[in-house]
Amino acid sequence: MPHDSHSKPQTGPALNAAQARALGALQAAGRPLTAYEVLDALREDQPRAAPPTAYRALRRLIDLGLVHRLESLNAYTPCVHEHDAADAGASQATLFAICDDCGNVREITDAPLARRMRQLAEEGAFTPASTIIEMHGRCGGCASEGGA
Amino acid sequence: MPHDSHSKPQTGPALNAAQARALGALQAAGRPLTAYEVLDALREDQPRAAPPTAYRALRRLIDLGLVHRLESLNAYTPCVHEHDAADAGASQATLFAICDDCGNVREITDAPLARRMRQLAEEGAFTPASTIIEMHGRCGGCASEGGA
DNA sequence: GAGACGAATGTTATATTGTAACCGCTGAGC
DNA sequence: GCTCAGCGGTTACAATATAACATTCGTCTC
Repeated sequence: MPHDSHSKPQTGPALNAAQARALGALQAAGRPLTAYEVLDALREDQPRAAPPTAYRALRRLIDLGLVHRLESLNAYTPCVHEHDAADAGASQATLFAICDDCGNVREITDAPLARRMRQLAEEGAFTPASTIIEMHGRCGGCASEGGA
Repeated sequence: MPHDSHSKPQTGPALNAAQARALGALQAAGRPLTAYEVLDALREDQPRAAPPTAYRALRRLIDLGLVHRLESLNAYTPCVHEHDAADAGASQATLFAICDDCGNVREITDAPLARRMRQLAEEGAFTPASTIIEMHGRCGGCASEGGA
């Protein structure tokens, strides 16, 4: 069974088997996954899959705006907002709040923040293509639990 | 020669030979250096130096607030502002504008940006410990040169 | 339908980045 | 002098990522 072309038409752009599997794994995990964790998920379908298969699927998902890469973790997380990847630099500024205790990641988009970033870029004659904002710290849940 | 305590008294805290050499290499480079490029610089003094020597020196310099790590490049750049590392999460928000054409990096600190980040964290009951803001794109110089 | 061609994917191998764990020196305190 | 703690050196390896080549598949042409 090489591939079935009628599997997931509703998502929008067609994803191949590896891409769909990778996205599913990321959505199911509830936490960021490394490329090699995604690879492990792909191997449930294709036991011989190798790293480039995972990296190519992830790149495609990122290009489609369905997944983000967290640079400070070398990990990947599904995007909870719908937006075009083409917007990444200009109008979007997505902030990730990463709890170093529980690993939870919150994705936040904020217009005033994006506006200020654009303004700073403009003042510096800089044309942004993509922006990374990652905050590490402690989420509310972990702060109230482990007071120490 | 374990360490000479009279090498650079004006910088503040004492740096050992490897740390001073690493910082010098970063300042001289004019662009971010990878850990292994810093290691090459260290080897001019200590030809047998191994990766942990470079990583330890870099970590120390980061802890002292003298160097930043650029997560999106896996590279390191000297800090042009004087500030305590302890501030990193709370009052400081340092933005790096990275030109993908020429590799130049500009370090920008901006109070309104930092304020908005703090506010967003607070609204989400999140306690930030450190924040990464990296903008990729094209600097003014490169935009005016290579119009294409 | 056979063959040529290009795009996508599979596969192998290796490059790059980073760290665990142990060793040995040096210097402080006794 | 002896012990011990801490730092830095060293070895070995783990984790992350990509280059380069082989194969497959679909499509176009004739």
